[in-house]
Amino acid sequence: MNPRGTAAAAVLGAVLRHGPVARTTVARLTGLSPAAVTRNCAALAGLGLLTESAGSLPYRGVGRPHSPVDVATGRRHLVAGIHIAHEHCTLALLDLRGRVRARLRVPHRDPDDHEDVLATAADRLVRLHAEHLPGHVPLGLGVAAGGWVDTEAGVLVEHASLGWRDVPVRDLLAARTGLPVLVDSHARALARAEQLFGAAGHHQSLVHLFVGNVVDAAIITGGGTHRGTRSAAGGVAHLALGDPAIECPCGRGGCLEATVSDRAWAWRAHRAGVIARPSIADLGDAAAAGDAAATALMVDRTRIVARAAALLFDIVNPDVVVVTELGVIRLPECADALRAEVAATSRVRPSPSAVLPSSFGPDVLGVAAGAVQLDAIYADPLNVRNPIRLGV
Amino acid sequence: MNPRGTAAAAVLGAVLRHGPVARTTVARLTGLSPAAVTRNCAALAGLGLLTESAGSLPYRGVGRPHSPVDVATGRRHLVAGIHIAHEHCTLALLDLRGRVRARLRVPHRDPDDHEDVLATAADRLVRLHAEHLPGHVPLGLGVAAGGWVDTEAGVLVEHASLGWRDVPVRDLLAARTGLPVLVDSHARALARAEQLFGAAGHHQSLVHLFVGNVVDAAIITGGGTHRGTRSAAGGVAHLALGDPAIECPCGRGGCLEATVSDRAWAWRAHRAGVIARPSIADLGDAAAAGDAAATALMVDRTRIVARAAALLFDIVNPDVVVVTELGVIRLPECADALRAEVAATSRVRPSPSAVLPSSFGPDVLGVAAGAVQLDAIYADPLNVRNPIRLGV
DNA sequence: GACACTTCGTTGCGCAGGGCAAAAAAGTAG
DNA sequence: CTACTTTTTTGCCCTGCGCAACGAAGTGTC
Repeated sequence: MNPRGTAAAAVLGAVLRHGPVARTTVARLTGLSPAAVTRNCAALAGLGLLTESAGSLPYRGVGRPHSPVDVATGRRHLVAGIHIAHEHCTLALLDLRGRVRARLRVPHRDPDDHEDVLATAADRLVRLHAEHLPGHVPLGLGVAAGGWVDTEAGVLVEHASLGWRDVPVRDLLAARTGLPVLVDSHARALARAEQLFGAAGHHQSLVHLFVGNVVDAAIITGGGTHRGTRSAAGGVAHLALGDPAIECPCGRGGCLEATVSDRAWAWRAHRAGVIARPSIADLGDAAAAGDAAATALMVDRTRIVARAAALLFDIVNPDVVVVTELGVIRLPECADALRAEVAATSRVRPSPSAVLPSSFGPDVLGVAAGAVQLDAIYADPLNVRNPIRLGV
Repeated sequence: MNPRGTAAAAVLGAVLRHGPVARTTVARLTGLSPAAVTRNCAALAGLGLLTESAGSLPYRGVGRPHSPVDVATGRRHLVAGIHIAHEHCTLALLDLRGRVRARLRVPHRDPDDHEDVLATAADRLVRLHAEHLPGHVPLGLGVAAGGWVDTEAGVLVEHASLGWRDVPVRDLLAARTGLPVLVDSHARALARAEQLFGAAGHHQSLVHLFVGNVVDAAIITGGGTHRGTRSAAGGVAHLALGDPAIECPCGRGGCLEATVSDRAWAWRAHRAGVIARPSIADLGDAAAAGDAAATALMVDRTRIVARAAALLFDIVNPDVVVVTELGVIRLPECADALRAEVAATSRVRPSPSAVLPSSFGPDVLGVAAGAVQLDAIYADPLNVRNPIRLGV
């Protein structure tokens, strides 16, 4: 309802992207007047989101020195994240720059009992906060989950591998933590994390292509996450890019997910005798260790993934496509193959630098979940409400 | 630079979509206060874009009657459109509701000489205006062209079938007509026309899929046309949805355009002995006349087109997909096949009403071209400058 | 050391535009 | 004619930005 705060969002976003930075520079970056920057900085500092950065910038020899501002990290505020996966929840507490300050992995006791899973996650999150960062105030909680998420309602509509349906994640977690909760899909959360804190940070539009046990994409354009009418945008799982002989539960053949998902590809490698167990991690390890057959298989998979990336380039034409896939992240051969295949397949011939592997390490999941909430904070920073105590 | 006028745009957009309408209704539709609506209506009326509609609305028996406002058509203002096709330019003069008030088709004298083509079009447009609607003031000129258009620069970067490259369409036409000129691609212009004036008018996001001698798509989300980094978004021409044995100039096989373009499909029908000449119009006529073989061929084509539509549903997840393709528009069998195939192929299972055939008749091209300019007017109506005399 | 100079940041003022509330307008019902 | 309802307008205030003047914090020069 209230479209205010857009100038403040521009200021905070510029400060996030350009580190400690002088106010005049922010004015140039945002197109705002220096006066507006000063006022917005004061407002944001009042909320504890910005600080006068002590570390001085290189002095340019003449004129008044900068008194740079920076995103307030490590001071007062935190954001919590819960990532719901097949076998466990990943909890994380992040500072405003998306850096992990505390983490915890909580296996599901009973994966079928969603109330127990969520209640346990909430309780452990409260304890994590109390034990590690009691002096910091959490501003909100972001939740990322695979499957189909209705962001507006905060409901996990369908999670295939967990078998959950219509779980009111937001309300359940909000009641247990007392925090504002935002829920989004795994892929969109990852895309947001990449845009806010990752290598794609300076780009306006990006597409994130995730390949794991599921295959999903997310589209960000002009600063906004594109969810689509039914929160279903980015459905690339069933593109017919693979061998038509490979059957898919959806009833057709050659679907991307049925072909290149971690599970499917691990089984293929296992059947080919390349690895002893059907585990994609084993295949990646073997390839990293120099096994030629394993490497070839990983590159084969990347080539198929690349076709999906190329298709997204042609249809959406974003600045960059970020790919999260084991081989692309771990193996230089795969990263090279990805760029080469995209360049060869896409009609818009994106530059090599427009194809990026994911830039996060093992903490991806927690960062992505927290990014769901951080995104909202950066989109409308003046609406950050008085911090509520965690665990109420 | 000036982000004002957004409220005025909301008001004018609501009035456009909801016909003659009371100010209080507009307030409800836009979320603005009645006071703001009144003030914006006054401003828009001052510019000649709105009028107090004489035609009264059904009176509800109590209270002050509505004094409805409506988009000012047939009064003062016009918008011109020039559509540049392979063999001719289509000129049109539209009122603010996108209705064609005058039209003209101008064949190219020398298709290679882009200056001559554009100069001729501009001159004929000036004459068309002088002869038919001299009392009306043109607010601007919209240009639609196939191929790759850089909207920002107003340059036709590449038009394959005409062989033009880097033609500064905007500047050439602006110099000849004295009007503000906006240029966009054929597909995006059509999409805009559908959203502004067509059956998809009430939807926030839509995808337009065009199948003619070229195949192209355009994406509109949240009120904005999505152009992509290089103005290349919507490239579906080379999706591998057809028979891989069909070669494409791009070097690969089975590309959508190589398979289902008017030319390609007409040749297929011709080779199959269904029609005497390789003309898609003949095939359509035959099907409309009841020829079973022709109908089957048209439906076959629609099925392939439907796969592209389904793919766009899954990736972009718009409210509606509008399809402009001869069979879908002319033959009920094709329209049915389209809906059925999309429902069967898309993962989001869009409702039948989310798949629409194009809603314009033979004047599509002129309407689309004008819509490029009308879109800009509706996006920022207060920026409509003092009308310039056409032909200066 | 006083002063000029440069650049950064802040403050006062004006203005645009929206919301709220009161008032005016335009009809019906009795 | 009066009461009532609903639409539309008007007056007032508030937010938030830009502009321009001013204050601040350094260096360089004489």
